[in-house]
Amino acid sequence: MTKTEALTKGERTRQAVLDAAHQLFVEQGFAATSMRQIADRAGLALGGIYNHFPTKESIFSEVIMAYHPFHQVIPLLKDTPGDTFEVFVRNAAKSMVAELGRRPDFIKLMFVELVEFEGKNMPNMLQTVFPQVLPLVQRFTDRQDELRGIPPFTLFRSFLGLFFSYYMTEFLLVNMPANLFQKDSLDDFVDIYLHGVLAPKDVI
Amino acid sequence: MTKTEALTKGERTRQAVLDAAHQLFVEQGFAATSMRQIADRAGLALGGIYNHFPTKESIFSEVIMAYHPFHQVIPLLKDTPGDTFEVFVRNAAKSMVAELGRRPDFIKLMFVELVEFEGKNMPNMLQTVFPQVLPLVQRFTDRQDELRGIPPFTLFRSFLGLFFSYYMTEFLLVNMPANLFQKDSLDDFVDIYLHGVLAPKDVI
DNA sequence: AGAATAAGAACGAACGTTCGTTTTTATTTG
DNA sequence: CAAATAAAAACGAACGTTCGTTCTTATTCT
Repeated sequence: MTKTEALTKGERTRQAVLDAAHQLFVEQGFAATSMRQIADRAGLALGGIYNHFPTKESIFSEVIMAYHPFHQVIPLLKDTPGDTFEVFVRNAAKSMVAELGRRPDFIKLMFVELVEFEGKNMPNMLQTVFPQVLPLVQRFTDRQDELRGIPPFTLFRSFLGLFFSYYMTEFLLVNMPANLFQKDSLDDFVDIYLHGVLAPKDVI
Repeated sequence: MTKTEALTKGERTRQAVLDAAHQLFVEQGFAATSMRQIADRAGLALGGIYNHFPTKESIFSEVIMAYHPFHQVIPLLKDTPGDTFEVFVRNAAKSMVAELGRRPDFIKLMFVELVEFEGKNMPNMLQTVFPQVLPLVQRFTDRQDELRGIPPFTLFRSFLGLFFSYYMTEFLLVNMPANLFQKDSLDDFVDIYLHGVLAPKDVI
């Protein structure tokens, strides 16, 4: 076994600490999670953690950077040359919602960071991710001839907002007493967005 | 001064504790806020708090119930009989975003609750508020002849989602390094929503 | 006077971190 | 290939501090 592919013991426990911390931060938030809880769940003694991380905060900042899923979401929003804008939106929306559903922890972590570290100079998830996401605006700039002249960044922003909120409401309202909201209304959301931005003649 | 309109000393300090706790919970979250901080900001000694509240959690549950602004947002989304759907949406969107901007604490508090009390049986903001908000679906049911046959609850959900996300992105992205996103794009959001849901002939 | 409220010391539990030490792993030497 | 050595990692007790809560005593109201 070569050195590069095999994880050393230290690397494995370090990863176990990150995994345990990630779970606990998602479940309880940062302040409510103790180093002893992290140690217990990682199968490690309390003191052992400090061989790998200097502080509790350093664990958090590493967790939010390692677990944010944008680098997985972004490639899903690629535009295929032959496709119409409609197909692009339909695929992108579906991919985005599915990926968010696959990683509900991400949203929780974003909120934990927002609640407990706003104002403090921590490595910020959104600040870090924003430059990565920005090129996606180009997808909307490229297709402006099919659209109704709304500024590309607004198109991008409303796209993300609409489908992020689609996922969030599904996430939040699923346990509600009145179960009014219908499943599979993603198509309706896509429908609204497309009619909202496409030039009249191109409406399907 | 009559008994009903004048606040007794006890009632005033009780309110001061709630105010202080509210501020601190918004700034730091629940777990990171200490009873001593609350006492200090309320201008009260630590022990004095316990003459008014039995536990720290009881303060939180009272805060989130007292400060959630739905009862103020909801009346703003009233439908005026003579208005077109377009006018209704335009006013409702503007009122909602403005009211959220007037009370950014509300969102912070919602996240605090979501992060630190999910799963625990606390008085839940959304659970409590949902029944109050539900009648608003009627606004969309009433206007279905003007619209494109999308289920009313989906209309409602996408409306709230789109304009909530408009506010949130403004809230989050305002300090971003690249200042790409243009101000005053609420009209564009309204435009997208209206084109998204109105029947073709009615599109302005 | 008497009830309500404020004050702040006191409590034990829990916090994040450090410590000296032991145990495990990796590297060097013979 | 072992034995010796160095380095890394694990341990759990202990540190000083802070936590939420309780208690006792003083003060303020009506």
